[in-house]
Amino acid sequence: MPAKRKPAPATAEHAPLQLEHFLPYRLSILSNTISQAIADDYQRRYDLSMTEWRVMAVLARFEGLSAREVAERTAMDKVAVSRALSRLVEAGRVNRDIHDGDKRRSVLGLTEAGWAMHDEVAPMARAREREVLARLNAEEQIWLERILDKLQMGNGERGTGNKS
Amino acid sequence: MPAKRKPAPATAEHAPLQLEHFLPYRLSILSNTISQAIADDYQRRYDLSMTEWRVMAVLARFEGLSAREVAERTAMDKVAVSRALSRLVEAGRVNRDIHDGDKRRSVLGLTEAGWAMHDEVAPMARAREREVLARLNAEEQIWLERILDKLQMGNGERGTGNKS
DNA sequence: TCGTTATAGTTACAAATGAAACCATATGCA
DNA sequence: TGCATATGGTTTCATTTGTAACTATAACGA
Repeated sequence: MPAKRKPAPATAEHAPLQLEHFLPYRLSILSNTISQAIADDYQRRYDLSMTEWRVMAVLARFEGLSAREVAERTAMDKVAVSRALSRLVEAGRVNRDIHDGDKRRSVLGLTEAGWAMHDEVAPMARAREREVLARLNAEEQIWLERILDKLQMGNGERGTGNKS
Repeated sequence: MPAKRKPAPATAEHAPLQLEHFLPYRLSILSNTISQAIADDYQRRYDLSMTEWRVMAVLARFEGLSAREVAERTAMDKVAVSRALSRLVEAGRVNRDIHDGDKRRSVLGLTEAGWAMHDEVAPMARAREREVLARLNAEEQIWLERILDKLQMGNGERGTGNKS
């Protein structure tokens, strides 16, 4: 724990930020802590990165997406998706076909092995989420939902690059 | 916008995650979007990275910290702090002395130039925060505060590595 | 006082990430 | 048709980041 220390005297005239009350900073810490905790559950054990897991998660929900569609749904950029996919295909967790009638597009889906892994990791992720939400009571959970919805609305334009 | 597409039929038996309702994922997107928006304000203009800005922010509030104390207060690891500091010292924004009585420790503070930059960037950051909070009404803001406090409490152990 | 262990900070190397250039196929339009 | 432009996806290269090893100083105990 940081030793207590008085703010510098210069403080008054310079109005420095108080990071511990600064929303963007707090969100960042919180988000990274949670995402990291989840990732720790599978990173070493399955040799699976966060981006790879996200790709698998969307492919579990939507069969036959193209790489671009995966990118949209994961808010990752296409290069990151391409890299994740080549590792996943390599590892036999995802299979990649070519779209009939548009040879540029890939048609992606989980393999048997991919599904098996998914079915182990998804419950762990959900368990972690429950653990976090358990810190809130029912009323707070409802407000959180609502607040996230509203905060997210303002972000129409850009929503790229992230972890979990 | 992603084309609508029905979830794969396999869905029912495999219970895939719905990322768009998955708290860790939503937090991650939100946090990154906000942090990135702030960073865009100063990255190019001042040639200042997010980590560098965070270091400057704590040094603005607490004169004379050591590198380790900066690391604690920014939730960054010591290597990241070390790198940020060498750039900042190089650029003449931070000065680094040696602690009397412990030659290992550095004693850090903003230079004149550092203060000048701080006094330009801090208001921009605050303005962005206000912009985000403006999407919520007063009641929601109070709940958000309270919810963040409670969520953060569970995170005693680990709180490292992040952005903004 | 010496030897062991801990701490502050930096350096070196590997892995992850981002930006731009790049191929291949498709589309639009003269 | 045929050329210009757009799109899906991969590759390349530079930068960033994480991890481990390292140096220097300090603290502790015999």
